[in-house]
Amino acid sequence: MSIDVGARLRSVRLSFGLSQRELARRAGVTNGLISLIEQNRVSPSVSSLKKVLDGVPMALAEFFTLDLSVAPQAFFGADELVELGNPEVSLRLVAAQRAGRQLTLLHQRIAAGAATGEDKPGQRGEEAGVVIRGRIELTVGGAMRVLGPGEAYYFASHLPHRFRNVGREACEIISACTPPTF
Amino acid sequence: MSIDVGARLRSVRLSFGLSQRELARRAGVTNGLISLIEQNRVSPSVSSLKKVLDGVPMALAEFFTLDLSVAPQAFFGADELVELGNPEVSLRLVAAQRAGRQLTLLHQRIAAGAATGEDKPGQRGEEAGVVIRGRIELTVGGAMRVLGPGEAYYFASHLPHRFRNVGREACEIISACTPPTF
DNA sequence: CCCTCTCGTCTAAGATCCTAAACACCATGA
DNA sequence: TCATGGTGTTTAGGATCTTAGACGAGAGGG
Repeated sequence: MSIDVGARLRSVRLSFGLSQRELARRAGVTNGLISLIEQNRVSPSVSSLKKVLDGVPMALAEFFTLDLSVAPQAFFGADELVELGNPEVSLRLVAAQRAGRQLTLLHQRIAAGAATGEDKPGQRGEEAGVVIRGRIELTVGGAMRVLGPGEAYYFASHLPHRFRNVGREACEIISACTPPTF
Repeated sequence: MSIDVGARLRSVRLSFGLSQRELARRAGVTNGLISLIEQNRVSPSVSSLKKVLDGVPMALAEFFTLDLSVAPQAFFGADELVELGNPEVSLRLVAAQRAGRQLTLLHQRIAAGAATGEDKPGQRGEEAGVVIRGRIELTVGGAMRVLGPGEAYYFASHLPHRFRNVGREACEIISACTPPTF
């Protein structure tokens, strides 16, 4: 075939965050058919492929136009994040190689006692994050607070800000900023 | 279905001037299948539709992108040609409204005694035509000749040229030029 | 007239698609 | 530990696609 309808369909389905059963329900077909198509075990009829794509929804022309080689990667394993920081303050970037990225998502790990330096000012974007492990002392403008797991922050990047791990264990944070600075 | 694969395929096949059997031979399928698909009696599998389109050839994406509602009109009644000239020198254009047209086909009618003015120079295309009725005196560069029914001409548009009807009846010519100037 | 060629259509039989249901696996939670 | 609910996969059988071949219609040519 060389078209690889299966890979295309799987790619489309995952990019919409659907399970085989959920897509099948929306499309009015069975989950087994989705599975068989994605494995290229069958070549679907145009009518059933159309039914499936209607569940997304996506037009047939768009489906066949998809360029899988440059299809945006939707999922990243832990080891696929790109390390930008140092052993003390680790910054691991999601979708680093993606062109035209609109935001930056980081998995940060700040060792006990470590701190980030004052960021250069002049950035106009915004920054936000959620602490997932440990505790972090965050200073934004004149305010300071210690955040623990489940707590979060959100501020304009131009404000002076500083992270400092005052606890005894490493602190992990998932943070996002826009526009992308990396 | 609302996609009408059958009409699309028939349209594509005819636009390539192929019979069902000829297309089937090129595609490696049977003529019966082409017939059934074109009648929408079956919805072909993607793999067999791809085989069929490979015989044209045309990509699946292009096939589904075809907009039948604006499908290029293939036939034009005499009253569907668009009049561009004047009563003395009538220029009736074929497929006037077609976007992206690559050439211009005209049905010209030049009244007895009438003549076309010297065309503006600087055109790089070519021009050709066949006289179907009456007689026309055509001057191209330094050469001149009178053409009657069945006779034809072909010259580069940048050469100075002039048509003059020296007979007593109107002269009709079918002419083409490229690139389109109208 | 027949003969031959090509056209698109139709039909029975074989190949493939599609469904319904079961399966194995992995989480989460009682 | 067992139950529950999620995932993707597999399989038998019915539905559909596809083929091979026959059919009828129309267009020349002898």
